[in-house]
Amino acid sequence: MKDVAARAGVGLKTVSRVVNEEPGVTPETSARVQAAIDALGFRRNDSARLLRTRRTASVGLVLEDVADPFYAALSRAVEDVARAHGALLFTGSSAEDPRREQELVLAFCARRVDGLVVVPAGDDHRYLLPEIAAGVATVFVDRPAGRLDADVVLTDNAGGTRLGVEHLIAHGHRRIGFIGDQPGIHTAGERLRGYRAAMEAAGLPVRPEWYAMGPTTPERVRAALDAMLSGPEPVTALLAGNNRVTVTAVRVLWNRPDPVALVGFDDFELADVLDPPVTVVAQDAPGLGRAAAQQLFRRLDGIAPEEPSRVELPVRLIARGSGEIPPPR
Amino acid sequence: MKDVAARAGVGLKTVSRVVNEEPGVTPETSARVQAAIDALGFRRNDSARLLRTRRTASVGLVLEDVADPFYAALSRAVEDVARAHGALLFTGSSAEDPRREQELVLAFCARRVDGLVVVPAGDDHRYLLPEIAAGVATVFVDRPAGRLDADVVLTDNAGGTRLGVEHLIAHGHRRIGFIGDQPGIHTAGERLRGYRAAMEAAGLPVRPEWYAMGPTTPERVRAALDAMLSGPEPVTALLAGNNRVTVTAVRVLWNRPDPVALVGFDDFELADVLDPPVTVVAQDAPGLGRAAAQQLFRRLDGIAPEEPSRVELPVRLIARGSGEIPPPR
DNA sequence: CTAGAGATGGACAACGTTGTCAGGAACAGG
DNA sequence: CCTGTTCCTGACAACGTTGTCCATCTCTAG
Repeated sequence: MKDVAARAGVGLKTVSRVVNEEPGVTPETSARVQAAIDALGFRRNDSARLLRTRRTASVGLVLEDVADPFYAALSRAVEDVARAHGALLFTGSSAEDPRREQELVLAFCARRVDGLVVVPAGDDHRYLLPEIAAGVATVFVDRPAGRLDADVVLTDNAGGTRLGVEHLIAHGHRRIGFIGDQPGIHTAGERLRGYRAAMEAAGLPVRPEWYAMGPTTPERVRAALDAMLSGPEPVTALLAGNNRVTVTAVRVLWNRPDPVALVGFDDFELADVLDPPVTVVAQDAPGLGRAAAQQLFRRLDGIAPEEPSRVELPVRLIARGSGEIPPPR
Repeated sequence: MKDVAARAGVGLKTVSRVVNEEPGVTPETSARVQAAIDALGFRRNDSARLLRTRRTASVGLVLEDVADPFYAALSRAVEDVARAHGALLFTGSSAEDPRREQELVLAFCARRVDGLVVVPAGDDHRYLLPEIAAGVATVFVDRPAGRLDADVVLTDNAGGTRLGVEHLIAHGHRRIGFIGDQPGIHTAGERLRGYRAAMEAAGLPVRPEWYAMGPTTPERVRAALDAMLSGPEPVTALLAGNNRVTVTAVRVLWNRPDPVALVGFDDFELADVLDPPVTVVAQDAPGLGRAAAQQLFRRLDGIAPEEPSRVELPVRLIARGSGEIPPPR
């Protein structure tokens, strides 16, 4: 910029004015400066600019894994909102590791991002208190923060499993199984809660081998399925607590002679091409990302109420076939 | 930092030394500074730091759409390599729009990212010349840059379709169709080239209605399929040029009485759960991202040869059933 | 002709760091 | 006691911008 000023024979500030299209520069001066800019291939250094203005026009997004289709969709929605507000996006995957999440978040904060959208991994986010106090707007998404009162955008997880169970009950099932993720994960706990609530509300018992919570590796899911299908009171329908469970369940149920009804939590591509097509409780991943990012920018623009907001997005049941299989006999 | 220095009763530079763990500070001084840092909740401002050191420890990633599983996987691989090198990642989706790509790239450059990994959208990337001259390391991935000689990491697209066609020929097919994306997209052109080459090498003709290039919307794919299946010499096998084509093809072929062999380009989740399971030519998305990011950091570390490198990653044919269907009779 | 207003331009400090360099204390050797 | 060496420490400039403020110039009106 110094060089441009020298070449155009004007002051530093005048160049700044031209670059920022501020008023108060005659067309001739402006043209001379433009020429110098082009000749020297000058590009404003936004880092320096942002150091001065104290707004970085960037937000950080921390989620579990960008490669996961659900988070990928969420991520894209956040990006679109950020772009609409002229902000760039830092992205990082925590891999469900609280330490890594904290590293990423603090690295973003050290870069002085204007705000953060976080899919929390751990259960204690008090480490963020100083940052929030320092003015970093923070919105949690998909799961609430631990020990911290902050904006959060969630899926109605309990309502989702309730919906799924009710759907199965409506199709005649009374022995319904549930396989969910590790209970430490908030969404998993909520989904289990919804399952229990729906069963209880219908006056149905829940036998201990009918539900299993834990890492959703294929082996474990297989084992849990075997257990609930082989006992004295085998389930006639399964509610799969997440995508990975659904996929494994499809693989296992595929090879069984007697059909078992299946409702999956979270939609996935090709669910309608399988045989039978898979009925799911669909979350709105882009909706989550959009809502979170919008809340973030509301905060940044100072047009959000002081107290933290909590939004729960509704789910949608998509009946495709697998959830409408009646119980045997 | 000024405040910390004042509170600890030391100079600015001493605080800087403590924060950066530089040698030459007595333990007592260091402890006093640490205490002040903790008391004030000080965090170094990396933006300022980077302005001074002229290394931003961040790289920009521009791709077509983070929500696409292929790019999501690629993105994650780039992120992992960046993290290993202590760099943060800016991400942006071009949505296949050259103007948007340029906007993103230039925004990243204005932030003075150390380097760029780009899935190019347009066909002219000379706008990057000044940036590259200014020292921004740039690696293109998935497609080469237009009118610009730069590092690039590609899938062996032509080899991939050749492999697919050869596989179908080996299973007795002689009338093989191909549906690909818009010919302007480099990967699409290469895949078409491989298809033609393999047919020619086998001494097989290619009738005009046997291949179609264009936007891969379900309607267009359906129409193309109809055309190649209903003519006087209908194809007995299809090579699908990308994921979207494969999915639509599965839906269409699903409902036909006479089986048509199918090989898809690019693997996808649940390909093995479909009936029949889908044979694919699998690309290595994480491999692309990893190779590109590694090349980027080799450049940044100055341990890459001057001239641009070009890497083509091999594909893998995964036979699952749909590609082994023999031709009728 | 002059005062005042409005337009235009530039000098300078500041943003929060780090690199350079020089000053001062402590210590050892003569 | 002096000198040289080593180790710590801090003052200062610099990175590339923008905000503030003041100087100058050109009008217009009285």
